[in-house]
Amino acid sequence: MESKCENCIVRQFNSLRALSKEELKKVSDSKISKKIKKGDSLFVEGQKLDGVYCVRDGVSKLSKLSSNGKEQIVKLTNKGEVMGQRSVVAEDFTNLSATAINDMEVCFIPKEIISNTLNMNPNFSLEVLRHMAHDLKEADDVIVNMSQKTVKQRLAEAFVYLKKNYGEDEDGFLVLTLSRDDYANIVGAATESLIRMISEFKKKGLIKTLGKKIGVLEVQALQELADGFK
Amino acid sequence: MESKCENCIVRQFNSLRALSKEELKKVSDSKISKKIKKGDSLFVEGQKLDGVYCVRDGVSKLSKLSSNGKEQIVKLTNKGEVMGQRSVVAEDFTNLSATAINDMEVCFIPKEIISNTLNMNPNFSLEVLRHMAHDLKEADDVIVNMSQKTVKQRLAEAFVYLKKNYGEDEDGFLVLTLSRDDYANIVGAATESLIRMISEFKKKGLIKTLGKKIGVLEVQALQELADGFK
DNA sequence: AATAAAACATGATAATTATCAGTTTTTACA
DNA sequence: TGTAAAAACTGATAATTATCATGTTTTATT
Repeated sequence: MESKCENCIVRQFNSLRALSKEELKKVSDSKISKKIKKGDSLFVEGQKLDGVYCVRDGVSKLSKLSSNGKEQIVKLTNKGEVMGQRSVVAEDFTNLSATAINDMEVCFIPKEIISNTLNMNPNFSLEVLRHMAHDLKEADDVIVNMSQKTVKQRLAEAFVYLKKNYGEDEDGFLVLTLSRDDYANIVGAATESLIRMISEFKKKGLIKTLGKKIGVLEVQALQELADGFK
Repeated sequence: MESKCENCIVRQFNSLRALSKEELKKVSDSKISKKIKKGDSLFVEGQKLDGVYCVRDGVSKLSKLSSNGKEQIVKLTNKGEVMGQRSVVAEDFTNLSATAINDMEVCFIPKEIISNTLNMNPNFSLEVLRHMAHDLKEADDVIVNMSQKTVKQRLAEAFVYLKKNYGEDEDGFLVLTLSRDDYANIVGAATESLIRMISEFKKKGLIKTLGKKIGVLEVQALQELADGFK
């Protein structure tokens, strides 16, 4: 059942591609495959991580609780991403919780392997560094969006993002189905406000809905809305 | 006039401390000291950076313009920080502008030196990685604050932060003097709203003002306000 | 020292968003 | 398959924040 990292396509999309054959073998021998069910969490804010998670399949949300008890989703992870790197690198508690949005398959890689490789292989360090640089840039963008865009604009942006990054099924519905609550926590708004906005978008013909599922009808218009050219 | 990196105290606080003697010498020989006057910018969003800036003295703001033309300050830099690392590491355009808040002394270090050292010295990569991990964590916190706290809470937090990180003078005023506009751009609010809030804090005895200068009187109360225990 | 420009400040009002209360629909599972 | 729980939704209202208009103070410059 346990397949080898050497044959794993997912590796190509993350920092593990910088590993040598021997290093990869070590990772492969020590990794533990796990299945995470939708709704279960991989790790929780404030926890000390013993390693990182390489995502083979499924999507998760990285979120943080604010002091008032509301959840804020900081990032959605894609297939191929490595989670928990920040925490392992900084030898720090996780600042985020990771929860599966749909069923996931992940490989747990013990932190010793990661830190050893970081110390020995400059290429690997550089790869990790590049990925973190990318995440940091995205985080900066989120900050600006949060502070300067309206809920409406942020929601429009979210729809465009979800369509672009996770695609749609044959009926034109977003492949990644999120709860209204999750949408609210991505966009940073009260759930009721968000639901109202979805109704509004629907009324305007920008999106269509079928139960939880949402289909993006007018990407262009949504993009313009997000950019403030309403 | 040009002093040597080997004797620079500032180095201890950033990733350059991981450099060997020879590497440090190379940096020292190729670096260019610059004085940046208050209000001038070190670099601008979208620019390609030819190197990084090591801050010997002074404070700068890292900011980003949103599509509606408003500025959002993402981070204030401290003495000792290295700026532009993200961009150089990712071989990317800067996503942020850096503007001096007071007069600054910085050393420009060409990117070739940085990338060479990154490739050769795993310790240096690791140090940079740790710093970036720290920045990423802070960015996540800012996202949560932006989306879940009120302007009032964020302003209270800003005052506590500024007192803690930059200190106060003998009369109890914050050493770092920001314009009301800058405060608004940190907190993510309209300048008028922010000014009103400052008046309110003053009326409640939480802070005192003298022209542009602001003194924090009740750290505890401000902290509680920021945390939502109003 | 005079003056223009920039920064600071306040009031009135409008827009955005949250909160509370309640209903309907969907989902999970005994 | 029936039923309880969870999620989705709607309305009324309140709180927060932005915008516009305008006046005052401070700062920089000649």
